Amino acid sequence: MSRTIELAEARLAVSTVIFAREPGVAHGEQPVQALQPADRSLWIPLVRRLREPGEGRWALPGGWLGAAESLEGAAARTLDETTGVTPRYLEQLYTFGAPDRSPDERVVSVVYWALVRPEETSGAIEDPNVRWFDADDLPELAFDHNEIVAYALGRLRTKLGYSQIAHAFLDETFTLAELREVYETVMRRPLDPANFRRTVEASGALVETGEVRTGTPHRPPKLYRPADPAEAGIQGAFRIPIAPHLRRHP
Amino acid sequence: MSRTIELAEARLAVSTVIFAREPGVAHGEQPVQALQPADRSLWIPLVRRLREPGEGRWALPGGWLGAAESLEGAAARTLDETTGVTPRYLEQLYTFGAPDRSPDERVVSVVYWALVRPEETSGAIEDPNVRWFDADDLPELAFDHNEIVAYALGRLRTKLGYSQIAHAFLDETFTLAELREVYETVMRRPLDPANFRRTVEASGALVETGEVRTGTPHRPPKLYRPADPAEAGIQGAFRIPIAPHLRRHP
DNA sequence: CGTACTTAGAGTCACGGTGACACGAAGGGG
DNA sequence: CCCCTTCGTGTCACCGTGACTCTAAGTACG
Repeated sequence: MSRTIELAEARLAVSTVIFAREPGVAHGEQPVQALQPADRSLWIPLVRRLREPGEGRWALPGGWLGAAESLEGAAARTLDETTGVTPRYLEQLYTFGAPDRSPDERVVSVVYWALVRPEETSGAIEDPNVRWFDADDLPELAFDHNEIVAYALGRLRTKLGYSQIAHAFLDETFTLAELREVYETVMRRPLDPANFRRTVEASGALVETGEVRTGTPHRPPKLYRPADPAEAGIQGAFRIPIAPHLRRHP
Repeated sequence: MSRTIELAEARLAVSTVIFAREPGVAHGEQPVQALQPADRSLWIPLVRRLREPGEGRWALPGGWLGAAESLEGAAARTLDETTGVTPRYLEQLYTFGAPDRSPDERVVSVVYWALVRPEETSGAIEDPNVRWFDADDLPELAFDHNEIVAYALGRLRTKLGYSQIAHAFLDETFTLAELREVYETVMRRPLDPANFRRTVEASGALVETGEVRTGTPHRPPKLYRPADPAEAGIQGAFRIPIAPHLRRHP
């Protein structure tokens, strides 16, 4: 039954798809003007490849796995080195290892995906070879990276419905309108503010801080905090869905 | 910003967690007597390690990645070589790569999970070093394989609720009682037959074959077939949940 | 040969979560 | 000071689900 198999001399790479609500310092078009809620979309930092294969193309930030580091550690290190971003949420996505996905040598890529808060993108590296793109409007990327981003987007949209990862896009405290805006951006459809409030309050995932946000031109909204601060970072399959209707997106 | 990193000299392994409704030829206790519905559980084939590290311990079937094969191909090949099973459903689960998970050298394992139909386990290898275990009653396995199985079980239970993977446990045609039994086994709780029928029929995932199963001591049940035969094998995150109440399990 | 027994399958009802919508509350800007 | 906006509460109808009842259609057994 046992045949002789020539073992693969594969190199192990780690890449990361990083999602943010706002682009970092540089993105494709002119500087960011005030974004209308309808314009909102997800932003992804990409790095330009400086050597073959795929020279000149945009690619996911990544690098080679170090001898003493974990896979997740390598993901955090390489995306910090290339983009200057430290994510609040980091989870393994999928491992891509088709024999022909890189021309010269066999490369197996363990891909992670990350969520960052707006303030965290401010530490982003300013470099013509790092640019932020609209996640739904990407150019043709190097290797199979377009498919990887599409897969990561699907995972993000699915996971939003049965976890608290939306908190990872926001600061320590936030208003319900800000949380709803995260859902609307990711799900790409408007949500009824009243129904959204009712559902989220019933889920018990948030607690009121007792404070309100002042300085708004309207009625000051209450500020909330995640009930379990560690919740946003919990991975794995053992999660309780918060509300079925937050899982449906067109 | 760039430090010098010693690259990992890691070997790439592929392992698979195989789930079946019935044990194959050999399992831990005495031969399988007639199982009562309440006794039903999921079965997993494991192989005994014949060398260090972990010699004597039971472990997931697997092997090294071949030079010319895909990751999924390597999973299919190695589990066929070690257990003689060809799965109907095969999907990547997670990649484990902690630096210390194998004592001597660095091993990164891409783990898959599989579902097989009862008839497919009949080709299983008869070997004292291959044994079928109750998925919820495993001994202490080699390496981190206990955690891997637990993770796979969680994924199976979750995915049952928003996909048609239950079909992968069954033959081409089946009765609603058989399909319900799959759900009851995986979810570990009884389901009301009438409500289950209503929900599944409304989902449109099944079509009647027009035939019935004869030879039963009772009223002959209708036979059904998956509406989309390829559906059972569809992976990825882009699935529509069939019914929220089939996602809840204690 | 008919009655009992078992499972298949259809039907009914009440509860609760959700979508759609109305309305009062609370602030700033003209 | 009125009007605009958003915040936040409340109401109602619909529908999926859980619990349950009832009929259909076979076999087993006396």
